[in-house]
Amino acid sequence: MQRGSFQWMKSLNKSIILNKIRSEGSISRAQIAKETQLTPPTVGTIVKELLEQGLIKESQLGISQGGRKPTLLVLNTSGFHIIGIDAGPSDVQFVISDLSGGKIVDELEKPVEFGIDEENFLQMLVSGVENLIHRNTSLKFIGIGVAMHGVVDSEQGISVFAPNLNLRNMNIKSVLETSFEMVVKVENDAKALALGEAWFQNQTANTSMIAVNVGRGIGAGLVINGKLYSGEHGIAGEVGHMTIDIHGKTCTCGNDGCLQTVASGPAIAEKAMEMIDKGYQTQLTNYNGELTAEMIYLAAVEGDRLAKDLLEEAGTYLGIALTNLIHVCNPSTIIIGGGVSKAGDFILKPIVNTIRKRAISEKAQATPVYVSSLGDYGSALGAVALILSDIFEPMGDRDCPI
Amino acid sequence: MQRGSFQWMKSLNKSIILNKIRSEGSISRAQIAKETQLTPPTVGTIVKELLEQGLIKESQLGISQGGRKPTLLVLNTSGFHIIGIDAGPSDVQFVISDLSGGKIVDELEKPVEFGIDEENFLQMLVSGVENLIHRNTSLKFIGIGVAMHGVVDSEQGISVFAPNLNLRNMNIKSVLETSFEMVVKVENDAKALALGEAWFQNQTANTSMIAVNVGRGIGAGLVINGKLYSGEHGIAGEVGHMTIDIHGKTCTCGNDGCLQTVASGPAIAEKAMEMIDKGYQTQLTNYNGELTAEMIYLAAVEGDRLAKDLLEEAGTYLGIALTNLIHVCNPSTIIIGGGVSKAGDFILKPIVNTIRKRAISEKAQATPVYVSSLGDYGSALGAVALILSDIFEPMGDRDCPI
DNA sequence: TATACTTAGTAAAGTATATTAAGAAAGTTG
DNA sequence: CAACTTTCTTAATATACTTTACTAAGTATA
Repeated sequence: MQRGSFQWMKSLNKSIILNKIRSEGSISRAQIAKETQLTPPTVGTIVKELLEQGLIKESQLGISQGGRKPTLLVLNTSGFHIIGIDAGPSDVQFVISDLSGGKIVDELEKPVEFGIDEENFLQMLVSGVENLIHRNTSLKFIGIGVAMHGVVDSEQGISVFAPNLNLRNMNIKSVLETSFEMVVKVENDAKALALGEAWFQNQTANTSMIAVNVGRGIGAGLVINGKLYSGEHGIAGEVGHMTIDIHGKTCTCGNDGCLQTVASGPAIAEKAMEMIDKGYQTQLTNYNGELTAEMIYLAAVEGDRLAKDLLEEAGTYLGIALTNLIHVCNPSTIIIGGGVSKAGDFILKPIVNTIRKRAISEKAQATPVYVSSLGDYGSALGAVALILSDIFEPMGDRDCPI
Repeated sequence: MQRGSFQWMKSLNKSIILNKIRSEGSISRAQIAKETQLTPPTVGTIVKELLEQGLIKESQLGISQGGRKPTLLVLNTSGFHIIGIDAGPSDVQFVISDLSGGKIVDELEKPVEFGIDEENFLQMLVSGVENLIHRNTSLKFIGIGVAMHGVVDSEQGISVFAPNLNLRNMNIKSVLETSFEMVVKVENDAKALALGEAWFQNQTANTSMIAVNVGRGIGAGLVINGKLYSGEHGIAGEVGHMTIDIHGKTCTCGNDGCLQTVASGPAIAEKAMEMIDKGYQTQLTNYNGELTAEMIYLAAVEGDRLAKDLLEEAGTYLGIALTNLIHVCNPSTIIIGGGVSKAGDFILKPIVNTIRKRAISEKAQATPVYVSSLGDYGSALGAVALILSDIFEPMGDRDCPI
């Protein structure tokens, strides 16, 4: 365990103050002292250091409470920037975010050629980051966060296995760190999404929430007490393979009745094709080639009965799985992200209704479920949050990247 | 968040040293300094205080490493004692444990009369503790831990609802604290069991493990990074109502296919009666009145085919549910406790086999599953652990109960 | 045995950092 | 404009870790 030392005590207080400024938006030294139990002189000296580091700045004067006007402190959001990478199966999104995460300064998207090998994939990541940096030479960068699909060893920063690309054991952290000499964090995309949601939305740090990424697969990230929870071997959150119907369809993993066999994008599309083959009337009938979940959503918008029913069914299954999650983890909030979440209310309503019906306590039934508000930037901003959460964490014995 | 202060720094280091002594059994000052990164003088002064408080004591000299022999420090296990209460639906167990939790100094069991009301229940708890204290006047007690079945508000120390006794909103903490003037902690029994297992077995504090209590109901306690995790409303761990077969039997909660409908003690007994009614040959046939899971276990020991099959089936269902838990939480260890766990290998083997077969990664498949080694004292010692984990935690601004 | 070397533990001085006390700055209010 | 508030800073103080130096108690070797 981390021992208590002067250094550590100071870094802890520094982080408390920095987080206070971040979560409040703007706040005076005096107010920080009141709310954090720290004394005014302590706050003063630490604030001075943060100003010198350029992490915060003084903004205008606040309104007087009957005496001298307080000098409000705010995050110096444009003082440093972070690169976030969302490495999906078909394309890679690069973004530059400011310190608040609220402003995306620049972005870049690169397609991933099918059949790409490990070396070229890594090279593509490097050149993408190079591009962005060269386009924004005036900015100071403090780190690169990577949200990678598939199995990730986040401690080592290695992409262990990316199933859709069939790539294995890519040491992303090492490659980017040697190329750019800044902090690099790599995490599974669903986990990054979860952290991003916890970080950017739910400002209160001590929350426990779950973000579920519903796309080709179904993965979840657990944020417990404000921190990403990975489990013993880093595989916590594999909800796609949660059994909810032991007599159900066989999954790619070999088991029967995994959530993924009934609620993932491909599963919805497959079910649609089955129904069409059975002769159901629907405007989806004349699909050519592969039918996708997105096409089904579009049909639902246009009022297609089958499409709406299919989404409702998938939502109900998701609701059952989420109720299981609530019973096990009892999170304060659940966020739905990923491709299927674009179906909006078509999928959200049955989810919520199912939870209302099945959860065993009133409070559990009322667990709020939202669609991710970060939209297409969800995982990329989650990657940014990997770096941010590190900066805003007590440094302890680590050396500060700034 | 807890601010960094001198007091806090010291209490943190004190707790680090105390835990080191506990987890190592016996260790010298010099060795503590090496392993904790603290300097020898710091260790020296803090050890002095711990000796004065009576929490630790010097034992014999260790073997020389080429110089002066080290003085070994050990926990002063008999210096203080803790009262643990396991309040089950049919009886209440009171124990006195020493500081190590390894020695039960005295114990007492009281039956719970059916139809007892709130006031009498609380009075019974008080008189039980009084009895134990009066029988052991020479001991110094530092706290009372209560493992209560049913829904518990552990922050307030209130038994919100005890279904089997139909008791509501009993403020156990308040009553015991005013009667005995010591720290009182109240927690759900499955959660207490989990903490006890983590505390007494798996010495390493940073572990994440799950203890599942399989009895009349099925509940679990999650220990994450050495701490009990309760979730947003304190209902985390309600695995009994995890849906694993959406087309299964209807549960008391109103949903279909809860784990509890196939793997709890009553569920196993009910299934046995069904099979008997269908005419299956078994030595269980001539049961009179109520058939219980325990009778089925005894029949299995004697080789009864049906009994063995029923336990195997329940184990398989439990295995599926535990695999779900592994996929979500990825714990380092799973512990099975409660009445059904007494069926030993009859239930453990199918559980382990199912996990081996269904989990999606090799490491997950290898998740160790044990039957609780604390036996009948599981929940009572878990209650003791509620107090112990508090003592061994950094005190921060709290005042030390010693 | 005597000397040199190790390791364990302690005492004294030094240092980092929070806290207390006091003061300066910049307001508001009557 | 005097008196009072509130904000922030400066100077002195207190706490608890660290560094340095030393004592205690052993082992190894000549």
